Amino acid sequence: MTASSPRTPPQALQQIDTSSLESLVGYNARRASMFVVDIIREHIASYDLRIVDLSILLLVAHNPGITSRQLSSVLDILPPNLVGMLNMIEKRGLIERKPHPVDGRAMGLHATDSGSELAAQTESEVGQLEIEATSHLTATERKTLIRLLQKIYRR
Amino acid sequence: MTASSPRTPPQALQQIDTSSLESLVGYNARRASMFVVDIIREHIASYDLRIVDLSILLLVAHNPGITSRQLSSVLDILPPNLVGMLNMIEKRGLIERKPHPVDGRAMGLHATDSGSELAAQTESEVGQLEIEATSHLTATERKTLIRLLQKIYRR
DNA sequence: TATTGTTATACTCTATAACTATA
DNA sequence: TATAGTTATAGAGTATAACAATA
Repeated sequence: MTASSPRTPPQALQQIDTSSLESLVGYNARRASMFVVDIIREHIASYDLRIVDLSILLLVAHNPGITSRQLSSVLDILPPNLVGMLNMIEKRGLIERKPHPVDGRAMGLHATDSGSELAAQTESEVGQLEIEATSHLTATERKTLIRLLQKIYRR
Repeated sequence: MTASSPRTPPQALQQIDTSSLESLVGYNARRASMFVVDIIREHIASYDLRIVDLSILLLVAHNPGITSRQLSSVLDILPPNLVGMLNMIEKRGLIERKPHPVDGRAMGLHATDSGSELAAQTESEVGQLEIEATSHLTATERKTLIRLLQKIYRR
């Protein structure tokens, strides 16, 4: 329903009652995720990476040999839509496809040295950005928040 | 990066290390919002409403006379993309555009009786669905969660 | 017979430019 | 000169169908 940052121009808007939305977990979680993710999106754009690219890069770096099918499942991206992304990331020399050791249909994905380096750097920077973006929270609150969020979607 | 429910088919996937994503507030907030919102999306599809349509309907019902520009700002939807949505909702007889009392350029949006009725019903049902979708949380935890999320995005 | 990866393609969502009527 | 609402259109993201190769 919504999107990124530099969108709606300023205006004098009087009080709008948004309580019917703000009482919902789904709405608040979405707003909060957008707030944080937009900051990260803007930062990693300097590496010519999108959120989805970074997610793929991190998962491949931490899971050498992961298959396209597994990425598809974890990130909830349809296999056909993953192909172009992987091609691009491979063409940039960040990952490479190697034959899967036991399954002849599958390809194992591996980060290159360059890809591992970029993954480590961005992971660190993103972690720092997250702390700053959630600076209104104490470390304890941040841990509590993540725990409660995971109680919702982890089954 | 992701989307709705009936997406990726099942598979036997061994252990994937997702800790680099699961330590991030943005990632967890996104996953949790998707978990809850997808349930709501599926339910309100029976009223032929999308999440964005319901958001508009609720805001109009609770803010008689709200302008398109204000909706655009609150929901972070670009004005051109709002036009078609409002046309559709108006065509269904749920809202109507009336001349703005003081600003000749603007139109005030008002829920019809039918629209108010649908807003009240869906708001109630969505509230119940949210409770069920977050049933792993106590009422206190749910309140805490919303408070922490709002500390992030409210400025 | 089912699954992995892929191509082609349709569909939906989001963004930009430009116009009008009014402030 | 700026803003509200609108049109037209471009671009990005997400979806389905179908195929070859392998399990």
